Amino acid sequence: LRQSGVVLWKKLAEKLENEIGAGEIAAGTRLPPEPELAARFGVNRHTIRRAVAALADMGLVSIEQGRGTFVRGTGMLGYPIGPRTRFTDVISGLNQFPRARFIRSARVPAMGKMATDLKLQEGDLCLLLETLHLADERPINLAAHYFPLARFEGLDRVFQEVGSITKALTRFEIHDYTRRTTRVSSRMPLSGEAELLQQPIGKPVLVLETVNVDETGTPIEFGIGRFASEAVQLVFET
Amino acid sequence: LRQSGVVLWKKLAEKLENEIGAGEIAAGTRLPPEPELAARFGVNRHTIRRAVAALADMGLVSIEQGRGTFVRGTGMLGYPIGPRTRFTDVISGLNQFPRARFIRSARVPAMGKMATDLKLQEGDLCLLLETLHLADERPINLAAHYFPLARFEGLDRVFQEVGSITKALTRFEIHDYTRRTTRVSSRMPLSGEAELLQQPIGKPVLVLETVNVDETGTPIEFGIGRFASEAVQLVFET
DNA sequence: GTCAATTTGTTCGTATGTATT
DNA sequence: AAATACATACGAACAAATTGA
Repeated sequence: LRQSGVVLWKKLAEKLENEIGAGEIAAGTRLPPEPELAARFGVNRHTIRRAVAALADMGLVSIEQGRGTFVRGTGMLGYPIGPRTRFTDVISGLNQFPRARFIRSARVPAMGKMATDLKLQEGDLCLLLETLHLADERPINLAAHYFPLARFEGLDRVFQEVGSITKALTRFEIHDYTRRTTRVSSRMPLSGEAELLQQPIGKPVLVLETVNVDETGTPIEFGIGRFASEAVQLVFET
Repeated sequence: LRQSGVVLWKKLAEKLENEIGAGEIAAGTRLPPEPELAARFGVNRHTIRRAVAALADMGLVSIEQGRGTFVRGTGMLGYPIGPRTRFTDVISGLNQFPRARFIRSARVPAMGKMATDLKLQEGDLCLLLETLHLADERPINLAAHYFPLARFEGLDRVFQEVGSITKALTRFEIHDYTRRTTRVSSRMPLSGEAELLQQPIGKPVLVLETVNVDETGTPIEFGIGRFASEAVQLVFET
């Protein structure tokens, strides 16, 4: 007996979907058994089953015969973001093996936010260094680093020798640097990004714009990092 | 003359795409004119046009006759995240009108991260308050707030009176609170979320898990906020 | 307000590589 | 294997829109 215009099981599915989205049923936990849900909503068990099947289709839950229905755990890597976090340390701390792969480098004129954040004039030359950071050979972060060329000429070659941004920077007398601002947004991946991050094109990427400064507070790097949203959850502690 | 297996204009499109994704051509700036690009890549103008048209199709650039081709500016609202940021203050500071709409409330057992972060036993009751926060009537944040029920019984009704979480909390003798941790991830919106946030289902949402503590450091709220990725860019200052 | 310069849009024509019949 | 159709790429010329002197 469909009272309103919408099919009953779809209404139930949306209700459950909302509860999962709001975390009311936390990730990793089991849904109440079907008879219980049926009683709670005052519908037949078949109707609940149809609704839950829809959730399973969209990958929100996984149904296991005899065990129950479980809200899909995200299984994301908690990636701490702080003034002094270094990729290498983060990954090592999680007992995984960090590696940074060289993608490309170029000399480009500063423009837009990049120029502003690096305190350069539009048109001043920058060194662009694009790298892919992996944990246990799993791509985590596709990063574009911009350095003022006047100060860091040749840093791309040094990076290819030592395989680490931090190490390469020590050759330029930068022994410590801190992250000043971090801007976070999200969008769908471009095809090249999805490929390098080994990510389905249907899942979004987290985009981080960061500014690193040296001990004197002078900006030394502007970075645009793209993180696979499936792989990481950024953690800010304050 | 297709040398390799891939079509020429697609290779050019991907090259331009990468440059835009890496911020090498910053958002809001103009692409070089077609003849210039054609010369740079050593191809005919038609070929460049086909590549740029592909970028326009995917919404990466907008082409304007007589003016040029422009990298789509994001036009996102910079949303500062700090230990003391309040939605109302942020939006007011941007000269927009903040409003919080009541969506629903419920009593739910604590579970998973929520229980851990609130330092509750699994099964202890929480008050769930789901709200939609708008700036100039534009939906920004769909938030699920969890409060320990023992301490905040009736807060949902107070919220519906005063229209603000912060104000409602003062009735419970909470005159100051700070954000302890913020976890950021991203995923595609559920149908209900897309509707409330007035967002296309093809664009992702930023998901923020937050923990707020009172002056004594006791957790008072666990929140799951879903932000329209088109509308906001989160800004962390350190 | 007009004109010239710049930039994208459109339409010819020609040649060639790829796939189908 | 040959004929046909289709997509790709290049070249040239002109039209339409925008901007700034």
